[in-house]
Amino acid sequence: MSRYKQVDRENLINENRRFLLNAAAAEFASQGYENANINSISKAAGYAKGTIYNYFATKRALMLELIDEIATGHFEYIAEQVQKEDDPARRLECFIEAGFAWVTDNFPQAKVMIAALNGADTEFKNHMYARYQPMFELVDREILVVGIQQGTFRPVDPTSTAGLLMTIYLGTASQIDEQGKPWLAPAQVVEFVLSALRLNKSPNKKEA
Amino acid sequence: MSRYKQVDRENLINENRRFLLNAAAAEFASQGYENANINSISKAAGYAKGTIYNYFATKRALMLELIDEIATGHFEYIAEQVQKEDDPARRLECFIEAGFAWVTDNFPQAKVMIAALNGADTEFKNHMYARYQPMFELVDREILVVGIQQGTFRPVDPTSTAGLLMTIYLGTASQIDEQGKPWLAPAQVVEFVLSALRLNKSPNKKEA
Amino acid sequence: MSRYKQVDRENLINENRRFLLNAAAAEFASQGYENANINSISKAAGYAKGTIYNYFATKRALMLELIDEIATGHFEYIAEQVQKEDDPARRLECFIEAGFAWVTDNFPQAKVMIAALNGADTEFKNHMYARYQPMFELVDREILVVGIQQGTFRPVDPTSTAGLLMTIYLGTASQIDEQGKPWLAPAQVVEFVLSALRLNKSPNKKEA
Amino acid sequence: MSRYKQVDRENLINENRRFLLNAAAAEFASQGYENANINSISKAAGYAKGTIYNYFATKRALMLELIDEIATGHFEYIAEQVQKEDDPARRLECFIEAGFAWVTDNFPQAKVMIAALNGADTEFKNHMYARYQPMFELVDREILVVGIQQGTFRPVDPTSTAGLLMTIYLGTASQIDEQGKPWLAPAQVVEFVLSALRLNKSPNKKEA
DNA sequence: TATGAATGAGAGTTCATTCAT
DNA sequence: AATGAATGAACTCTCATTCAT
Repeated sequence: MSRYKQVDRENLINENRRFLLNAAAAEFASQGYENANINSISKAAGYAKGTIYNYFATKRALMLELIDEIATGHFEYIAEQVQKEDDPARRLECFIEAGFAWVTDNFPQAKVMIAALNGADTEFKNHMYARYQPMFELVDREILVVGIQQGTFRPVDPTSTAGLLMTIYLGTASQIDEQGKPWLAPAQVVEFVLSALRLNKSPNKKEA
Repeated sequence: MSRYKQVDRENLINENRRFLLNAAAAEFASQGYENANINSISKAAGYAKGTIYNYFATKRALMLELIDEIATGHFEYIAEQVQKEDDPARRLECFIEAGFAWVTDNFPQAKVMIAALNGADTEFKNHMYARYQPMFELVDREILVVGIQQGTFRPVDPTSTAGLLMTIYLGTASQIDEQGKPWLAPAQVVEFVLSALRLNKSPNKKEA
Repeated sequence: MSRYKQVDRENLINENRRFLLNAAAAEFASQGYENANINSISKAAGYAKGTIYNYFATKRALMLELIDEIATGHFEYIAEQVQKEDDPARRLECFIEAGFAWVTDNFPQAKVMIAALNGADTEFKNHMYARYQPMFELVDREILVVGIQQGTFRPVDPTSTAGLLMTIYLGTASQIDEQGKPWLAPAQVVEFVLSALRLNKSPNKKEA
Repeated sequence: MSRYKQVDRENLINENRRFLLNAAAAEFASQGYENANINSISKAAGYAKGTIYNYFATKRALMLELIDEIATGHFEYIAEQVQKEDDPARRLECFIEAGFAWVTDNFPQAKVMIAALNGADTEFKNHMYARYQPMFELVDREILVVGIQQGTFRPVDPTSTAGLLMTIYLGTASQIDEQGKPWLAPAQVVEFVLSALRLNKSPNKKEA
């Protein structure tokens, strides 16, 4: 029974962390890390201001853990979708569509990620890059390398092209107007990158 | 003669503004806007801490004026290069190459721009967008529309594609490693976007 | 028991506010509002400099709350004394004597009040007037109107005369030399205003 | 001729001082001494910000000279009016009426005086008192002592009563609503103080 | 004498963090 | 684990004053 209690307590604590991380994502997204108020985060999660320090040592630590959570969740969501497909072109399509969907569904997290990747704080940027490594590798190895081997894609350099595709994905998915709608539809982006990568683009063979 | 003196004084003041804006760009780039210390900027430009307030009303006003200066300089540099060419594909190539060159030559300014475009501060973001409008329109009207009319490019939607190209340019040009080298060469980016936009690949053998 | 603790904590906080307001009164009285140093007030009350902001949002808010407290305490003290008497002339005497006593016993508060009523800051002045309204009305309705009805006082306009009496009271009670002694004894002031208001001088021999 | 030039220059300088003192009165009246901006004063007088230091050593010195000018002008205006009359009661009436007129005609100066007399800055307060000594003495010796000797006034202590009358005058004349109208008419004040001071107030003789 | 750019002390205010309860 | 009062470093901004022109 004490075992159960132990488990319950851990679950509760993890749930509290989740609350706090969500509140942090919202605050960091709307205010930026520097202007984010750690008391507001605690309050938004339903706690008094000191409580957050029972879960995270410092504001920076909170941000770094949030980065971990964002990157993990983002990657798992996309990888799951991508791996449903076999064809590299379909995988690429899937990658972008799932990516746009994730941004839509996790908008504060996406804003935090984008800001960290493009901001001046190198610790955050490096942490973000490190945690996004699996996603780079997914694009590199599971999409581009396979597609090139199968002759679906032109023989581009997969590593740098993976970076390019990530840049395109993140850049386009995060361009959102005031109402939260992206400026570009995922289909447009898919069409653009497939046009750029497809080996046989001669129109005579395309529809044939 | 007092007339000359008047002019001299104005020149001096404008030069001082330039110093201060450069110091601000360096500080904002390395520290981020929020962490930038406005007294340090004044000191870095060779003045006492209060002096900067003789030139800029507030820290925000300084940032907004810096945005103006960055966007203007960036656009003028690129537009000049682009307009040397007539062929739309060459113009696009030129745009990206000049763009990478500008980022290399104006690295602090580029970092400030990227951070503002991707950060949480909507006033900065909107101001940046507004000031970059001419560059969007350059890509839209002077490159894409012309290229589509001439049959060089596929009939894409020029406006949204201009946004996509700007995103690709800014995203790739600003991905810089610790030594300041971009992860992607401009030529790679050029090749990628031309592949995506070219009507048919057979004329690729144009040089043949 | 947690209930008691709650109450204790609230009492403690209210006591701290009281400390801070007293420290503020002393500082505002000796330095004037503008020269008063809000960090010094915190220190004078035994706190670190930031602590005062846990109690008052801004320096102005502190001043406005101090005005409230001063006006309330001042009025309650005087009203209590005045209402012990029935005869309007005795009430007027009481008003002035209690008024002088209050100034003596609450000298910093009195100086703050006088400075605010006569200074350039219209927000403070208006707030002070608004909070002193009950005292004006006390003089008007409970002293002058009654005295005129009973034939003790000449039929003056009670409202403007109430203002005149308040002016005389505040002006004379606050004229204090370096040692804190008023230039005029309250008895002199009483005699002056009663002479001005009494209907006829023959009943002066009332004690006879 | 150099003599004339010398005189002209002195006149010009004195005129400039006058401009600056008027601008200072307006600024001190509306902002208070502490919030007054010395650059604004210079600008309001038609000069650049540094110029005022050619006329006044410091902001404090400017204020002290302004106090001198105010007190002198105020006294001369009132003394001139008062000395037109012989009868002490008429003189007192004259004093108050001229006093109200002066406040109306010199409102910024009056506000500066009132604020200085009631503010925390003891140097200003003492300077003001010292410069107003002639006016106290006018009331004391030329009005009260004479009136008591002639049997017009009750045998009050002339010195303290002079202070009381000054307090009443300054207090009532400076109570001005938003439109600049005093709350009390001078006639009311005259009637009040004459009632308080007149020897023979028995109503049977009054109208007789 | 007039100018206004430069100076720098000093103010109010914020807020991450601590810690006794 | 939760609370929230206390802390004090650090920041932006003001402005009286100086001084070279």
